[in-house]
Amino acid sequence: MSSYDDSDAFEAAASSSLAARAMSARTSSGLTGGPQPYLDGLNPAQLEAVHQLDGPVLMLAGAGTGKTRALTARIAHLLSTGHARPNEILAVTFTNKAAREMKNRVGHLLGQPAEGMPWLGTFHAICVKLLRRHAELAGLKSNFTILDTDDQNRLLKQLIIAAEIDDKRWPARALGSIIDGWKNRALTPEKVPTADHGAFNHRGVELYAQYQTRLTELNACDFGDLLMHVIRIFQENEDLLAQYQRWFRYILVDEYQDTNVAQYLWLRLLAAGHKNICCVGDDDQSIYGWRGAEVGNILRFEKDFEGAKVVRLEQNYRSTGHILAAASGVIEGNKGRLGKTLFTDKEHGNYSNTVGGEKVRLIGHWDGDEEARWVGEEIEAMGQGTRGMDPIGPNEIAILVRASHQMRAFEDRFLTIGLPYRVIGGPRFYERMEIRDAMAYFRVVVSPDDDLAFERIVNTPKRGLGDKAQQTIQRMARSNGVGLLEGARLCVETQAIGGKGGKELRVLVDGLARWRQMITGPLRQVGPTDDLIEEDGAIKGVSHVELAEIILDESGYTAHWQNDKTPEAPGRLENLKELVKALESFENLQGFLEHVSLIMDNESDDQEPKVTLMTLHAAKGLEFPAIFLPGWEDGLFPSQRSMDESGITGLEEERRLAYVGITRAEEVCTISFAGNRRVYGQWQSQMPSRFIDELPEAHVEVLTPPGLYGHQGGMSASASPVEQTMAGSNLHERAARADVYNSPGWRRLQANQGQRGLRQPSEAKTMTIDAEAVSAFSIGDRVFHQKFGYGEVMHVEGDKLAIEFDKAGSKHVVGRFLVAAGDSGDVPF
DNA sequence: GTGGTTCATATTTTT
DNA sequence: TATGAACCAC
Repeated sequence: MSSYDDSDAFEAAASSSLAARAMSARTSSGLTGGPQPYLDGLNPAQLEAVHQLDGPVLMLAGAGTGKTRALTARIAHLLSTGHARPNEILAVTFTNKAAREMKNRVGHLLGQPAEGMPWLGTFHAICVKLLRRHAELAGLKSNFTILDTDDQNRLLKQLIIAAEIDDKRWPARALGSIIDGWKNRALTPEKVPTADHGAFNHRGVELYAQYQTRLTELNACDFGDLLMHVIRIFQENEDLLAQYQRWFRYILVDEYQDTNVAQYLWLRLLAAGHKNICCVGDDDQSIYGWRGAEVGNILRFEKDFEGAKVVRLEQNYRSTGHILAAASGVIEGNKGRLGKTLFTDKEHGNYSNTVGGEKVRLIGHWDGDEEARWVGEEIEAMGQGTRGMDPIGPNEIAILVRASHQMRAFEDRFLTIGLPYRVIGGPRFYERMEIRDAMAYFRVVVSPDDDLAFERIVNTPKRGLGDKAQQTIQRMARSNGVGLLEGARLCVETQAIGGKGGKELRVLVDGLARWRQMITGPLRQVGPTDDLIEEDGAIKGVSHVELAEIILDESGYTAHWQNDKTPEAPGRLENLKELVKALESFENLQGFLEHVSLIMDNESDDQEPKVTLMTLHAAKGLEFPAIFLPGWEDGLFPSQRSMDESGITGLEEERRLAYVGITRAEEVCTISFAGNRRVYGQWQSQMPSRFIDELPEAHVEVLTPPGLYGHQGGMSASASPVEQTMAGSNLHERAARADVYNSPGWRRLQANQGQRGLRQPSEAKTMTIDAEAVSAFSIGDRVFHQKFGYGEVMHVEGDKLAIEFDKAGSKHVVGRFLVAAGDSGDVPF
């Protein structure tokens, strides 16, 4: 149990925030003479972060403490005081969304569009820019293509098969993630430590080396390479590095806790010149360890960058006191934190009149469906305004789950009750099949040597070019030392491929050549509105937008989907239209392809208020008035797999995830768990999450759902407050006793198990319902089910029973949900 | 090439 | 359970 003491926190909150206001008033009244509106309203810590321009600075910014605000103000300050020109600031983010937001906000602060900050972007975007300039130093041409995971896997698969490895037992995806892991640590094949040589059946390193060779041959690189190549170029070309070190006078890094080793090395190289590096982050929100992020980077900052100043942003502007206190209580369970104590002066919520806001609410349910149903009802109730709260609309509510499969129960439920919802995450626009196909066409047109793209489109739509024809093309290309497209052209010329396929291939090859001419001629397209006739009038040019349309039409790709009568086809055509529309904001196809390989976001702009459903990971950086955190059960959250794979480190990352989840809430935070959940089709009994026990009791209110478990006719008084009070001090027991474990069904189960000398409820670790518990039933038994009523057991198979119900007909039911019908006692369930 | 079948498999996800 | 990939038969 946490030792968090709220009275201290509130006192600290009150006094510091007063001081904050006083000081901010003083400081912002102009130190530097000129007007500095961008400093308005900053608190002392934020101001310090803005003013501490020289030398290394670590801005430790807790959840909701206005770090983006401080970061953008810092940039505005650098620019408006003349410390740096826009192109002398290197500002790095992880996502395009963050980069865009920063650009907008800086522009806003300065009262003018922040154009001319060429080095504000994601690690990857900036690396692409650097790599295009100096590609030859990495053995590439400057028009190299960037492979996505899909391309990467196909390439790896080819290599695996060529190495005569069974790609069933050793799948390409696995190799891909191993290689990614090495690249995250900036390890070239030669530098992979011997400890890792056993990877991928001892063939990993060898395949990694081959893969790199292939990439160079293809004039391509994957995401990891973008960083790695630039690091190597810098390491091997001191002059060039020195030039950039001089150039970037000030470096800013957002979400520093998410950096991996490669990114850290990259930053350290560039910062070694002026040493003006400002990293912003929160060690407590490091949740991407599994993809290479090193919390160590932020923990070590002061050692890595000598003379570093650490500025802590601790005033939280987002959440109410109870929510903050609950989050703090949980995160305190982690060792080796840099330590921050967040405080708030948000005494009243916008939606609740309670001082300090609503307590964090905790509730247990019988199973996952019950949980979803309750959340649905609660959301509807919130819309009406419940328990002294003002109404909270769907737009202000989010449900954050640990794993995306949890979303399903909610989607099902919300569809049933007609509650509008949106899912964040899932397949992104640029990952959809039709988009990737279309882009592959563009890629081949722009770079005829892009073999991977050619492979993708050569028989899409179907041109009668099956495996055999494609192998012929491969052979032709290889024996002539040319790319696949050129190989295909030779096949056409020499009639190596005849018949229908040959004809079609000729059309394709000719088409590609023609389309290519449309972009590589003497034309320059500036924008989609440009006239179609070139200045010399000789060649009719088309804008890249029109060219895209021409390519899709003439290749037969559009027709392919028009003729497709599957229900998805119209949607796909819609997406293609959107793709073409997206082209308009780029100058040309190349520019588009370049950005698209790095841009993966997909903001939909719908109007209707909807409840948001997403993973905890996706929620980082967001905030909502009301948050639901379902599925807090050991094994699900914290995830068993995390704990198995990474032990205590994994558990701590899960705990940070819990912290991130709670701190997304501004006003109301509701945590819930279910006593039973179906995992891979098997019903499992679940223990409440250990994180629930870490919530400080003083800030938690245990809810009891009214009459959910068939307490009809007052036959069972089991959910009575009496039992709640007699519960131990431990929160989950209280929540559990309030309903799940106290439901007649649970007690009956316990009773059944008790007779057999099985475990007691409090010791019940996650256990699969075993046949023994079920074997209470045999064929011919009369049983009762909560939903289906009375019936007769027709068949027993493991934990599954076939029941012929009197009213509901025959069903397959898990034994857990049945009670023997003749039994005396409670109404079942 | 398609369609049906079997089989394995099963967090978190950006670039 | 349920989804996707891969294989086989036509």
